[in-house]
Amino acid sequence: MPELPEVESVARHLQRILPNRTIEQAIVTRATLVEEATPEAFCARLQGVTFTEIGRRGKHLLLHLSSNDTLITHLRMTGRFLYLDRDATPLKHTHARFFLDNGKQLAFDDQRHFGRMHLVKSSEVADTREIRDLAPEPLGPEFTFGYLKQTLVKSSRDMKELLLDQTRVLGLGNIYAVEALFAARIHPETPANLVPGRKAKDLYEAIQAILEAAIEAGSTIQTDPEVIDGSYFGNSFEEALVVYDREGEPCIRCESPIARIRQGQRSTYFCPKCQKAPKKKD
DNA sequence: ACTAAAGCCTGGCTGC
DNA sequence: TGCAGCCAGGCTTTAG
Repeated sequence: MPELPEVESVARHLQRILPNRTIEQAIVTRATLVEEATPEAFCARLQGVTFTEIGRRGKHLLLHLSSNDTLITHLRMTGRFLYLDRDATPLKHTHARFFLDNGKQLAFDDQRHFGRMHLVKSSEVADTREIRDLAPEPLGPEFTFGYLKQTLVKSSRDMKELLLDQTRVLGLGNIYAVEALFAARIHPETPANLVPGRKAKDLYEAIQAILEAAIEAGSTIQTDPEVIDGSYFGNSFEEALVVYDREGEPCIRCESPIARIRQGQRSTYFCPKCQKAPKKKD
């Protein structure tokens, strides 16, 4: 389930192999992958085009092309790129293949069909629906403590839900949102505008530290060169997570059992002792 | 302008 | 052993 660090890892990997590679032929075998365009029009627009640079905005990959188009790709839950020999057989859930001019193919594989590709003019990327409303990059200069504090003050939503809103705080998914709240000792159901300034500061620092550590881990741990999904190959990434998916296990700080609740339609993990409940509502 | 919730998807797991 | 049903969750859409 790629969050910002995993997408960054994928972007860096693609940046090493794609620039100056030309697409000789593109094939899309699942129409919903490319949304508004027909697969035929989409593939025709990619034919003979060369990759220039690979970027990222939030969890979106930006594959810039010599045609002054940009292929915006979101991996969602299970999307991944595969870098295979030209004649490799497509896997069960491979929905697009780009045959390159070096005897290789870049395949897009997505078990759960949530991933999306959107081909737009590069000059219009910032105005697209998926990019337009995103919050500042969490590791960039615009994501200041002042920005986060103002964002919290303006919302009455539960902290956990606010952290998942990409238009407010960018880059966190369910895993890192839960980890950041644990690090800052904030109960996930605390209304955002009731988080005290000192804890907001802790959260601000935790968000950046967690994302930076995850990106660092992704850049040093060995990956499968054929599978570009941001996950780690031969290593257990889960070991770095201290609360996520650890219901019933002892808190690393106080040894109280980690609790699990539902927020939205997804699981939230936290320590009921370290992360004090907000002043009651209902 | 804001928040809440359903829906999209497949496969792994649980419990009967 | 088989199978129904739950669960995973990023994001869009719809409703309030």
